[in-house]
Amino acid sequence: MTSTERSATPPRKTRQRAEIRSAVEALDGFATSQDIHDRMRHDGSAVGLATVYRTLAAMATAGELDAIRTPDGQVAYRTCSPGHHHHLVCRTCGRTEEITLPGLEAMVRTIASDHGFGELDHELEFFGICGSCSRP
Amino acid sequence: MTSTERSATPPRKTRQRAEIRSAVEALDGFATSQDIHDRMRHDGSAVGLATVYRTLAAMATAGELDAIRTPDGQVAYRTCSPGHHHHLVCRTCGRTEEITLPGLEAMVRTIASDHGFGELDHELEFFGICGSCSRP
DNA sequence: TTCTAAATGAGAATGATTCCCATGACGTCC
DNA sequence: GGACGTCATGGGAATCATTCTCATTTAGAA
Ligand SMILES: [Mn+2]
Ligand SMILES: [Mn+2]
Ligand SMILES: [Zn+2]
Ligand SMILES: [Zn+2]
Repeated sequence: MTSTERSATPPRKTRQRAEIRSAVEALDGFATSQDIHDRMRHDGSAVGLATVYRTLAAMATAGELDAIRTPDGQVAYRTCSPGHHHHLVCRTCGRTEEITLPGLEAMVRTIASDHGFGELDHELEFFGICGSCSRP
Repeated sequence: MTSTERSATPPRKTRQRAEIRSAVEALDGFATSQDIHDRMRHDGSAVGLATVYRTLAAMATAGELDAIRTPDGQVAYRTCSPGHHHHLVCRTCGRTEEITLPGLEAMVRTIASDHGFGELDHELEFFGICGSCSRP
């Protein structure tokens, strides 16, 4: 489910795309398109907001970034390791840890087929308070 | 974490609140505030959109309804059984099945404390295609 | 270099949700 | 029952993340 997407034409290499990529890679946790746009601005990089939105969405679709939806509804991106995994996100500082739940995936398939559901997809993110934020 | 919330004053009983409650209870799957407002309209019930938004959000906060965020970002509500559980939602027709993942909760606590995270909360929803929708 | 399709960006548009605030209606205490 | 303070309502404006429009630029192939 991650290797069958063949985009006819790879995206063109532009200054904007390169700058967006390095901005995203410089992050620790998740950040929204606007966060990234602001950060780039602050660092002297001039890229249109619409381009940041478009590019991040495209990179996520291509599997180069992970996208989550924050509790208040915004979409946030982060570079991530290949392969399926989930995240443990600090509600306070945004620090993110990648986690895998070996047992979960099988569990999911079983339950889904028990209910006759197919083409299953799941969205699982954990939100908590990280160590540094709970005891400063 | 579900029994300690004591609201000082229970909400007043109004025609609007009663009508919204029955509209929600008549649903099979999840529906957004606008969906419910439309349905009520269609059924001859006149309630302001803002009131539907406020009331559903309040009922969800009070634990009377479950709220999820659909893949396209909207908030949807549904009456639900008491106790912690998750949902299996059909991407096509919206039909929803409640599921429990007995092993997951313990798994979550373990992993969270391994990473030093506390006050953990998790949001897990499954989206798939139900039996009726995949082979009609 | 030439040419064309893709990418960019500034601003307008969209759309879900929330805010504002004047008006109406619970619930309580006479 | 009636008076009253408070909460609830609703219509429309406001918000705000995201998407769209479209004129202009540019990557990349030939
Ligand atoms: Mn990741
Ligand atoms: Mn439920
Ligand atoms: Zn933290
Ligand atoms: Zn279905």
